[in-house]
Amino acid sequence: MNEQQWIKELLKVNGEDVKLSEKQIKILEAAIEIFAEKGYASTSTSEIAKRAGVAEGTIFRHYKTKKDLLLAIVNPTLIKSVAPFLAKEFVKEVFENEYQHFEDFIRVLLKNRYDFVKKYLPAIRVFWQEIAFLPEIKEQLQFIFTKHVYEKFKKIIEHFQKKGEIVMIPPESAIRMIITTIIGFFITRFIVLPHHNWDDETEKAEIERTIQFLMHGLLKK
Amino acid sequence: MNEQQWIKELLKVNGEDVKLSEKQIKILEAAIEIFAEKGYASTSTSEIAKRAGVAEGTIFRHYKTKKDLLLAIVNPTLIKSVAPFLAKEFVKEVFENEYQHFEDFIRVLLKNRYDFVKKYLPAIRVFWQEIAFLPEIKEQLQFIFTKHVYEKFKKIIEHFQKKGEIVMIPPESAIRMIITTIIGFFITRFIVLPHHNWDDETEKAEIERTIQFLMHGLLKK
Amino acid sequence: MNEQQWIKELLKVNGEDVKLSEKQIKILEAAIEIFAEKGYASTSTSEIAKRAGVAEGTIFRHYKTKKDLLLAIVNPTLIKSVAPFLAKEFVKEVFENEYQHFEDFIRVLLKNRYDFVKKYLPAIRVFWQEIAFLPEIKEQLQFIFTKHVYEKFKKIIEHFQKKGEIVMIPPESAIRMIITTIIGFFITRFIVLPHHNWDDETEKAEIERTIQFLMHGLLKK
Amino acid sequence: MNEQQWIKELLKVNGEDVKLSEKQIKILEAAIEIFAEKGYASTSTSEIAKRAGVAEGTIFRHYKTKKDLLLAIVNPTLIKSVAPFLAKEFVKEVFENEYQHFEDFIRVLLKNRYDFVKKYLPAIRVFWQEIAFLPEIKEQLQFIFTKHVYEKFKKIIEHFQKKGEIVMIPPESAIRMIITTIIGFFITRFIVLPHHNWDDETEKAEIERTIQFLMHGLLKK
DNA sequence: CATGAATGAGGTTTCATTCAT
DNA sequence: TATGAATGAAACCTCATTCAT
Repeated sequence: MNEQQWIKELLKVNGEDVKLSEKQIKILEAAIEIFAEKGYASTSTSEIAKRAGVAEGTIFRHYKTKKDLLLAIVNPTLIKSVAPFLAKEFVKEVFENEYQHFEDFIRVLLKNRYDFVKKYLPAIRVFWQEIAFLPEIKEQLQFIFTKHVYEKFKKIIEHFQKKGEIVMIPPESAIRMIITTIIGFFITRFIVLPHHNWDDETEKAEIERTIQFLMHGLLKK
Repeated sequence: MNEQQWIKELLKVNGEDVKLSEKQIKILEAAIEIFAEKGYASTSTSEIAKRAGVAEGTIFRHYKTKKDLLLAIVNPTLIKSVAPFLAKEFVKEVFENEYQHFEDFIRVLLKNRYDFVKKYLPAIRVFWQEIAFLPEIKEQLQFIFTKHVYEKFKKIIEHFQKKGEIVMIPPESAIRMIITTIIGFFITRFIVLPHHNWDDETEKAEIERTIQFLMHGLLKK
Repeated sequence: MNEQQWIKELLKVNGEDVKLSEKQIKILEAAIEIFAEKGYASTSTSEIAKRAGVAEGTIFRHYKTKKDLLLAIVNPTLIKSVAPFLAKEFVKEVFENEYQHFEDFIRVLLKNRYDFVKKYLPAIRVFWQEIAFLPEIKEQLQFIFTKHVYEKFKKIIEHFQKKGEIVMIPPESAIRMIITTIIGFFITRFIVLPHHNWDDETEKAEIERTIQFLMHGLLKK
Repeated sequence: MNEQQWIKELLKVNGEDVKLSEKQIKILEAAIEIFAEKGYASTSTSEIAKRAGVAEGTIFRHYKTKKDLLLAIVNPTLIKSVAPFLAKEFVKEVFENEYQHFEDFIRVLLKNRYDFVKKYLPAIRVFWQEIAFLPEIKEQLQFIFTKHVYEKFKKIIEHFQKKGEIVMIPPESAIRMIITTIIGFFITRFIVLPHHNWDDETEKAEIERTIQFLMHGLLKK
């Protein structure tokens, strides 16, 4: 039951708990696991039912279709993926006190998203594997990105460009490099080489290197 | 017929033409298209046959199973993806004359892989979408990467570290950052924002910025 | 509640009220409605429960199976359909005083069955739609028809044939023509053209024409 | 094979043969049989496949859905049901030479529709059982009836009313009585009492009585 | 070589019915 | 008594693969 805690938290909307029966959690858990392993289209509902320990009909009592089950995983993951940028006070916090230097901001952002990825990894795998085939979700992601993430990110970039901390390139280029570098690290860390010897030391060092790479790459010369 | 030229080239082994009947090319073309759109598992052989303008049976005359058809796309793409590193003379060329500075190397590498991605984009999409569910191919990729790409890349990195051009971090970290940055650019360019206004000017500028980002990120300070 | 009165009356046995809980009536009401619309086999118990505003389990508390629910509608409808002929005094009434002429009998019969059809239309629809697939009920109907309706009807026909009012054809033929003509009118009136402009005037006229048609059709020439 | 001839004829469009594979005919044959017995909704495709001696998948190769299979039966039956009235020369034939008296017309009509019902009885059963649940077909029937049958029938009625052969009632009433009487006979003959002793003699006599009933019922007094 | 009808295993989904609350 | 979550059998339908032509 304890291991399923993360699923409940993933599904939380606006910090409010969503009611999930025991069986519903087992279904989600099984679905995320198998979707991540073999992909949505190659996973049969009977397999999900078996792994979840419920009757196949029970899945359809909770999720009208197999696709609805996928969306029940993918939608919250989308929201939580860009969560920091959805907070109203986010930009203000960056400017007002908390982040004297651009590096502070990057460091906190990376740490925060790192924790997120580590916690929800299986759901995130499903999300990125399936998004290519979910045009509605892709559009929603684009919308949220453009409206919330990009706008706020841009302000922050411009702020530190004016402060003379980072190089004068188009903000969208800087944003791309930051995101690319961070996600690149996560993919290496969790997908490509998850079994590599990632002890605390090694990991901290690699994170530090990644931050230094980013900082120097963007530094005002 | 001319448009199908790239498929013939993708399938070339060691520079030798592979014999492909008219129908076979049409099948590959259709399969790549639809696999890229909807994913391998969600594509039916009847749909491929229809788009290719052949009978369903004809597909199975050329490829014993549906999976064989996928592998006929994925395997050559794997080889071509890491092709530069497979050439015997590659490292020698880097050291001996051609690349005086690390930047030259990066610049040529990026240009070369850019041309590759642009030419074979649909097949590459299929490759990256499906590799997660193809353990044999994944292993093969890891094997080739470790044996050919990583080894040679490492030598090059160490060479320029010794020359004092790039920072003294573990070569695998440097390699990761380079690959991550390059692939990140390609994904943005061809997958995330393919419809963005990528005229020659814009593109050159963004490529230049990416190279500068990489160079400064890795420069010896 | 008032609208459900007709259901209570339909279910009355020998003039005695049957005990029906509030929920039971709602279930019957919903079932009749939906069975009439889409047919028994295409109606799900969950849909009935929803329309009745009760839980699915509640249906099965009152009716052991879905078929029992159908029979609870169909059986009383069967009895009420042939009710006049089941009354013991029926033939006597026809002979002794009330109906001097055959036309009087027909007129009263038609009026009486017209009121019946108008009152119980939805249940009657269900009855006629499903009887083809309910062999037990079909047999029961045949039994009742042969034993009660046909026997009594025959006596009446022969009575008026002897009186010289109607043509000397086999009574079963006459009975068929009468029933066919009456039911034909009802089907036109209530099923085929229910939305036709059936004001009192039009309706009375059409009924009169139907009676005249029947009378002249059967008249002794 | 010979017994299936009638199915091919039922499906003929404008007198042209429709191509039907051996298996397709077996499927239609089985479907009509079982639909007639238990109704469309209570019939499973697996049962049809079994009775037809084909794999279940074969049904869906020929008919995209179970409903399409139903429509492949119901649509031709609709057309053939009103076929005589769809012939262009029909009204002309009635007026010009062939039918001196209204009785001749009725006699030919009844004979013609009798042959039709006898030949296609199972398909007709399916048609009338299911039409209540097929709004599109119901509308089409109404359209064809209004546009072709009713219009032509009306002209004929008015013609014989002017000739003084039949009573001056609204044509639609006369049409209703004729159709009702004829269909009523068919239902008795083929559905209600199909096992009654219908030897040639009996049948001819009953047909004659039905015609006399109709004629006297509508005769100008 | 190419075809496409046929197959049947297996996929998703529905639904009457049960039963713990 | 009423509920509604859970069941699992069976429904409709898809699809990779085979094979006679």
